[in-house]
Amino acid sequence: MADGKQKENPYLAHLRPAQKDGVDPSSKEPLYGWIPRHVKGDAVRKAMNGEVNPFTKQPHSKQYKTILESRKKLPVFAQMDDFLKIFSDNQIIVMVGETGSGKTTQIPQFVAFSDLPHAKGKLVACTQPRRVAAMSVAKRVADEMDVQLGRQVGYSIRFEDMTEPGTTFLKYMTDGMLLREAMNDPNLERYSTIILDEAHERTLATDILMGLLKGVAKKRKDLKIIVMSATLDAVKFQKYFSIRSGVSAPLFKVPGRTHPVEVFYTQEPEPDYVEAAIRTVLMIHRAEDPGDVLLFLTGEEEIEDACRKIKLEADDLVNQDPESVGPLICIPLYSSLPPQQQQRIFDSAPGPRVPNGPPGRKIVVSTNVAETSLTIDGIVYVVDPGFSKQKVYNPRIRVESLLVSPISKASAQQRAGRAGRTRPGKCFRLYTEKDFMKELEEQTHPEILRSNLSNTVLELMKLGIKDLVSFDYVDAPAPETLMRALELLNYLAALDDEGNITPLGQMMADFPLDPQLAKMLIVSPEFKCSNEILTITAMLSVPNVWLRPNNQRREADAAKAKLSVPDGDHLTMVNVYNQYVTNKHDKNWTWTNYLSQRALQQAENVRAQLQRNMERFELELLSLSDEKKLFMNIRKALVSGFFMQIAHKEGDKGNYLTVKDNQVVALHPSCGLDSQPEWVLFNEFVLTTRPYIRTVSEVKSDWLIELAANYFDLTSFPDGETKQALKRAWAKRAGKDPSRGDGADRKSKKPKH
DNA sequence: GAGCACTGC
Repeated sequence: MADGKQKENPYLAHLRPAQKDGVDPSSKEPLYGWIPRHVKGDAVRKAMNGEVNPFTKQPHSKQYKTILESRKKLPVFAQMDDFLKIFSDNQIIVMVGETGSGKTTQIPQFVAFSDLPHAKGKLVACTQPRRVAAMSVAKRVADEMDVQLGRQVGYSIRFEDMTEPGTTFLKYMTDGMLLREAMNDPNLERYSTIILDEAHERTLATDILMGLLKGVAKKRKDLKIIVMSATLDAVKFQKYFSIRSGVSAPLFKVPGRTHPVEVFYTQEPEPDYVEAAIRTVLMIHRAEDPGDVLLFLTGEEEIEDACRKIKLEADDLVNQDPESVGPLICIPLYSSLPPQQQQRIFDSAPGPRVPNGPPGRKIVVSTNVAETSLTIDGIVYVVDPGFSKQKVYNPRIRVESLLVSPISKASAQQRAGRAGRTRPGKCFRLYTEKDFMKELEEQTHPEILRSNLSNTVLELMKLGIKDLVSFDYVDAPAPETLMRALELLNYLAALDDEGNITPLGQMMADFPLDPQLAKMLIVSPEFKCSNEILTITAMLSVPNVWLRPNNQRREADAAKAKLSVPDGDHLTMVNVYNQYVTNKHDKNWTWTNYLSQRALQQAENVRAQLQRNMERFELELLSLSDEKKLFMNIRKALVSGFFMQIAHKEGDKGNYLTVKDNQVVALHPSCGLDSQPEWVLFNEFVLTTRPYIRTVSEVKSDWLIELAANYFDLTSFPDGETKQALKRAWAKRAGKDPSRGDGADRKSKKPKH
């Protein structure tokens, strides 16, 4: 801050007459005379090797030199000249850099040296799909550039903006964060260069950003774009980002630095992949050289189960043959595991059990977290059964579900690569080579093809993209998916009948929420319960707060029963949250009540953020003192957001039929309702052993026709119990005074339609 | 009478 030279503009420095004291200005001004985007490698290396930090004008620290030496060994460093040339010559570049190339840390620095964003008051952004990556890479790069994190180099993620306006010129951020910024600044004017890292992961946010940036690049010739990806996708991105038809975007390629991994296949398909996986792990333990093992399975239960079995069998082996079989530890890994237990993957393998006996081995049994988010050093063997849980979306019944599905070739390659990070490794694929070649898809389907897009469509609308169908997607979603999203947004009155975004829709897009939740929150002051709805919204935006340890299920269920409100799970959420806040002084409270401290803390964060959003729109936080009225209004507010997620009881076997989609469902066993009401509102449809609805509250038919008259229009219903029940509700309403209800409800009575 | 692939705003 105290740096008076901060205001000096190196961009213009070369235009000034030589300094009076006669000293060569370049010794004090390492960037003297540099012309942005026409910088050569020699100059950059000279500046990097100099005594003075060109960006802070402070002498370099001792550790700077040490770090610089290690940077010089990265494959990407050797190609600095080529990179700077291609960067100077092109607006859009596709870059391929395999694991260990150093692209994520080095390329943004090269760009900073060439682009000199600080001279123009602009920033270089580098997006990451994950928060931790944005944070840790920013920290590393700040060290490499010898600056304090949050000054010249910073990061920006939800809940944490570690940047200093006016000072920060290199910013790592999550892709979702950049997309949020785009909604208020569709041309992303603050940035001179935008780097999309890990583009091959094809997150929803990255996909939308690619489409958006392609358009912005045409309008803003001064904006440079770099798309960094894994090899297999490069050609697709090059074609997509061709500025003139037929001319692909240039490719910049950097080799990786990993060790070879030998891949083995099974001769025949394995009928039971879990059993085969366990067998393979034990085979490795008995027969292979020392080195840790990573086994990929699909979910928590499968993983815990496999760990138990591996441990049992390994103990048997050791007991039978202690001379030749070493000890083994088996560590489960999945994201819902508390961080402390996740740390166990970094424990080292056990030593030999007897002096000079065989060394021990560490087995990590993991979900896909170990494929992208977490790297475990020391893995030499990978066991890949070829499956993972993947999200699939069925637009016909508007349901997202998780399905165990075969992985893609790209994913299999990524998994195999995990064996070669420290030394040459082996990967055992539990499927045949023929299946690998013929059956596996090249790439995992991008998220945009597997998701409910109501949120995305609203975001695009807010970005000013009206014609969703002809938007330039890298991969266009199914028209039916877009139709479903438009339909929902129209029912919620976020879009008018012409498909234009309404003022309500604009407001909804500003909330980091699904449209239903945003709508419910925005209208909640009309129901005088915005305080409680804010809490519910926050609780619905974080992972499940209820813990249910395997060996204490009864105790956990009893604790939950004590906190439950019979009118519905949503009211229970309010109760739990309020109790959590009241009992904050008591460190053991969450523990003794079998609640997740982490999730509740997260809910508190989200609630605070949403409250700030509400304040911006002057939405008041209201509550009613009459509990009965409050409980009713909360559920009415729920209906105004979730009227498309209603189920009607059919018969007396506890079956429900979802409205319009006509799915036979049951209340989820975790549901806290003390009866089976005729009408229920649900937040989630889950398909497990059978179709369930989860997070459920009782609602009344009068509220449905009051608050969502269009949706519950009788003519749109087939004959059946649901229609009969609605008919009665309509008749009752017609018989009543038509001046309809109290003032609070009137505004949201009709979806503006 | 069940489960929670993984992210992100």
